[in-house]
Amino acid sequence: MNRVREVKDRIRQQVREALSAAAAKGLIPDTPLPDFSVDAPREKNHGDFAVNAAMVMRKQLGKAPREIAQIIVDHLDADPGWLSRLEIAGPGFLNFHLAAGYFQPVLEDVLREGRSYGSSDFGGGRKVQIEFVSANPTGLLHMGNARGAALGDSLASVMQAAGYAVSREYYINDAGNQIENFGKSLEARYLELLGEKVDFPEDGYQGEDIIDTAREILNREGERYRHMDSLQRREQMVIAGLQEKLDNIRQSLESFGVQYDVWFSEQSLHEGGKIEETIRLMKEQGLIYEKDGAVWLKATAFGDEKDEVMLKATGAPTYFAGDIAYHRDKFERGYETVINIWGADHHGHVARMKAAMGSLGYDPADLEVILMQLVRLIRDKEIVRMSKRSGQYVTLDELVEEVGKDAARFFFILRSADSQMDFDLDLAKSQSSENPVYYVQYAHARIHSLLKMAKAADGQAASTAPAASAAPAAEREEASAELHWPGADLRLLTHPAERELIRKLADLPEEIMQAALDREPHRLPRYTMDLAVLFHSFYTECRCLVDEWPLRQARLQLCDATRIVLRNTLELIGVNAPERM
RNA sequence: GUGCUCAUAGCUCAGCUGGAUAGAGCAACGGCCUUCUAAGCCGUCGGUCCGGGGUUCGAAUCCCUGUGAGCACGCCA
Repeated sequence: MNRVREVKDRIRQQVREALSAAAAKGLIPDTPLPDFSVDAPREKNHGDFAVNAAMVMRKQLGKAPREIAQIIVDHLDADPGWLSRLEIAGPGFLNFHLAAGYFQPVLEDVLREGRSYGSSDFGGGRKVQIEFVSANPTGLLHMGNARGAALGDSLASVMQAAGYAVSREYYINDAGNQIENFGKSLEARYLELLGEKVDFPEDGYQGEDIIDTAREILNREGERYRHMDSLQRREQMVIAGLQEKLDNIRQSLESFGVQYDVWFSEQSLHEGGKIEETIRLMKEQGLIYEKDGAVWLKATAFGDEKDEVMLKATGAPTYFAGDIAYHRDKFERGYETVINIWGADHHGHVARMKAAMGSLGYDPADLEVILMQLVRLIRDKEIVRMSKRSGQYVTLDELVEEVGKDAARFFFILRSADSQMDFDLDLAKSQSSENPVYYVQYAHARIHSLLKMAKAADGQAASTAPAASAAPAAEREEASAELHWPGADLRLLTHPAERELIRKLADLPEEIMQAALDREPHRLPRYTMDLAVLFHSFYTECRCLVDEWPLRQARLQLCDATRIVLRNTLELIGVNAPERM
């Protein structure tokens, strides 16, 4: 149930009808009219919804906006049941003031729908794949990956809630030069641990984590690699090392609240002949040629500055070739919308990749790339250049340990993807207690404690508590639904703080739809903050446990609905909704 | 040099694809706990929306231009 959308549609419909009624009378020309907006204005005095139709149609109708507005008002079927007042204001806005208790039934919706309140079938089950993080498995996850993880995961949740069929995917770069380096580095560290004197490869990975991985392999498998032929040793150690690394990555992400549906190996594309197949298809389009012993893609044909190498002179495919094959494979697997979350340093690839998909016969618009600005690490007021080679970075694990999963996720998701951010771990630690996430969580805990107290006073606790502790949360909520605040009279919720809170609760389905549509999960933490503000204010202004039974029950129902909405929203951003703090 | 992204309160950031008097959190200042969690509430202070043009009923939002910042321009990934 989405009452906000419902009333917006109703208003839109009525304005359209008024216009055609006026046109039928010859008051205005009978021409096609532009679309207009029905929005909730910032300013409270401007009513619940404002319509800008009169201003937008000024040109087509050849009349002053306020005159058009008057004609609309004169022909509007203003059903006094849901509308309390309608006025023309400012340059020609139509301000609709709804009847006082219009949104009160929202509280019933929330309690009835529970966990699914806010969800919709807006996306129509469209198959969407979101690929995010996809960090090289040769290192640890750093701050930038953490941001991508938080963003991608909550976007996936939001789109799921909005009715899309979403799959979360991690692309494992387990092929190419870096894997060679990984093998060399691993081999060197392994032999070092065995006390052999080795020259560490020049372009090897310096990070401590490689030593850990080598040690892990040594502990588990002993010296079996020691006397192998180097080539064979590297090959086998890479397999063991990748396994080890991926397990760590998977674990780090899980502790950050992220779980993937698919882990996709780049190597599998190579082995399955997918890259050759893709190159062949592009060749059929006349987009492939040979020069200097390499195979090139005529990227200039779709507006690129220069052509790109697909197969090196050595015969090995480039990363780009693999990536085209990978994205083609995504569409081949039946995804209708493919979303990538990439660091801003990859922006140069966006146009190319979309064009490549276009040349393979897919709609470039179905491939969406969300560019996430990079996270810069600050230490002692200095920008630290993060690099895998130097091992200079704060890891996801450190972040979770020092700042906490909830604060970190909230912090990242709060900001839109295109804002660049500096991250000072010390500052983040010292500020974590001021993170707005606690403000929101506190609202949830406060409600929980209040409801518990109310139920205890009713003597309900005695009958429901033993079962409640055993039953899963979802069932417990279902079971208590029948006991929801009998005798409540929602019409008593007339205090401004109550009305504003109810109005905000009514917004959730729209918020989720909009966040999904715009691919902007950052709307949700902001929504929870707005909601928490209104709740805390209501809590201070209106005492819930009052003697008048109908009012008390109505307020408790409002609290309960707020609790559900807070929890549902926090769940979408992967933040815990604690019962006490 | 060319291209992409960005510039809003002291700080970190929103601003619903052009709406009415530009918002929030933090910081600062002043009040509020014998009653449902003070991790809270109420109030005050704080703005040349980077500068300059343009488009129109109307611009933080769209276009041009200047300035400043980040990033990308490999037979790396």
